[in-house]
Amino acid sequence: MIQTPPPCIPSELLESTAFLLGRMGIKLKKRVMEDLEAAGFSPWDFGVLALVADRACETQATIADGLGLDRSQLVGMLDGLEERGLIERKRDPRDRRRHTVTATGDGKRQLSRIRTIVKRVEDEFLAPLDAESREQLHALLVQVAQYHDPRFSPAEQALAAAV
Amino acid sequence: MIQTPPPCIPSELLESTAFLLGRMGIKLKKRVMEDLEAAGFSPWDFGVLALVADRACETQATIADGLGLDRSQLVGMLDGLEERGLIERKRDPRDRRRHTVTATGDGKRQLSRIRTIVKRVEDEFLAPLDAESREQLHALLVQVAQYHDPRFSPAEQALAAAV
DNA sequence: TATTGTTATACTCTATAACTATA
DNA sequence: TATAGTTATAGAGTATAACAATA
Repeated sequence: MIQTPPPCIPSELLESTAFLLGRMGIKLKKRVMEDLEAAGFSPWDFGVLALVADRACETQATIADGLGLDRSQLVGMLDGLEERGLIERKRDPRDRRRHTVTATGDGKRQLSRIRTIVKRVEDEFLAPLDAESREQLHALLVQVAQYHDPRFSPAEQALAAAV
Repeated sequence: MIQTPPPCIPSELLESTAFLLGRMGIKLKKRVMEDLEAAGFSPWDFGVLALVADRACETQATIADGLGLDRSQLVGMLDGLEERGLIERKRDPRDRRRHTVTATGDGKRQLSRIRTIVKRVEDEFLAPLDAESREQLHALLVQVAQYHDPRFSPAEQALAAAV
């Protein structure tokens, strides 16, 4: 057997924050999704349930826009959540084109299960960082997120700005 | 027209480092890929060229393992790079099953073009962070990456460990 | 028999456009 | 005419298994 160098990442990529951020983000998302799917959830259940449980009177358009996915994509996800009894779709009587989406009691319960799973995966993933480092990381990510996307600004702020 | 709340992300997701890291990582990767494709490169060209230019005598297996992709996936990418004259495949005379992959002169030149593009996108993406914050972010990501994956440890370390 | 590179296949995710019913 | 939701379709990306050449 002929020796080859051990597989490793070129130093150039290690020095690229872009490369690392992309890699780690995708890896973490993959882990979260694996654990959620193992528990019977689909990838977007967290986002949709969190959004619907958080705010009353969502329409499918605002949910899709809020999460940054296509309206046509959302349909299938809501179908799944509705079949499992986690959300309800009702026609908006004021505008019969619209569907008002709300979380059921069981939907809220399952959301809290999802929360636990995501938190656990996050803890495992960020294991090498102490509490202070984690807060640092979180704060940096929030800064970047808010810079690029107004949706990442807290709701109160957005509402205040709208007034 | 009936008012609906402005689209925004539920506070629960904003507070989740996992959610933010996943989102930002994917968004950044998407931007890098868009700019690379606009310049005529395919998504994995950066990783492959950086790996091949960095180290001599790579085989397809070590490239795939190093970048964490499947060997069958790598074939098409190398085909593309070879057609464009950026890499060369040669049979390893010591083990004729193996292909030794090297970067051509033009491959190295194009790699430096890619570097510039990635750096520019990264700068734009991390615009809200000052130099110190960027270093912090980078250091935190390195810590996490190395914790999960030995490939992210610098080559010298890996070689030293192998001795 | 095991390994390297290759090909073929299928499956998921996503992006796009068309369709309906309401406005 | 424009909008909300839906459906259908096509494409990229990825994962898996089978294959030929070589060890």
